[in-house]
Amino acid sequence: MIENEIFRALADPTRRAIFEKLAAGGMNASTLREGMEISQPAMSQHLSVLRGAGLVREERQGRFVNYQVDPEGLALIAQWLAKYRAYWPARMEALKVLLKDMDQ
Amino acid sequence: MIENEIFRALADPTRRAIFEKLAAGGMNASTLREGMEISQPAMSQHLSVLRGAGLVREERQGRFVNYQVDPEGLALIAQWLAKYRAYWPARMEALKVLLKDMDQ
DNA sequence: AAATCACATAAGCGCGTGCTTATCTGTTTC
DNA sequence: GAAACAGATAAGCACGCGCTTATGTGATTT
Repeated sequence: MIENEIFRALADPTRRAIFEKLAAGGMNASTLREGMEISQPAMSQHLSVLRGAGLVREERQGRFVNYQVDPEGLALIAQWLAKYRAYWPARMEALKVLLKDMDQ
Repeated sequence: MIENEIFRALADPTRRAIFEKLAAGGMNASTLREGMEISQPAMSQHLSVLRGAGLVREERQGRFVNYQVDPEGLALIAQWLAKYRAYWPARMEALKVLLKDMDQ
């Protein structure tokens, strides 16, 4: 069950920070590491977890590996969230209609 | 940071199962336990974590405690998800507009 | 008020997780 | 092809998490 891997992946604050940084634009692991106090293996391991959860895609570019946000993971969270739309606050009420279309 | 507690809470499959069961309607801890192979203390601990994450509300009713889904937690997930709306798949494109209104 | 019930808390345990250092793989450059 | 570089993998370790059994707390019942 990939849903489990998604939530597990996002449960770690460092991993969410990495994901957020990637959301600003795709980049390789070294660039990603700049400004973050994290070792190279740790970054590699985190990216591996994010990738396994479908939250991140990787693409070899020479000796670099470019990482970018994978929409599939986000879509699965949206699907999960949609199951509980009956409990969403009133100000999100309008979303219900659209999500109804979404889950044919 | 409550965002961290939310994702941590949902990282456990048992806790997600409890949450999903509660989404069908509020109920007390004993009723919630029916059909689930889980000890009474384990259920109590899980509910405590879900409560701390703002995903569940509790309400004393005599010697029972009624639990129900707390919309606040779901709203925070929606907010988190909204940050990455630029990466949502095309079929969810329409959501972007609505969410833009939401996050002023 | 004693017994029972619903639930919370305490304490301890095994296992998974995230980190580290060390090493390996694959690519580029000279 | 040797050196340098980007990144992955291995192995080990400390800590947190979810579970258990035992006990505590608060409400109800008789």
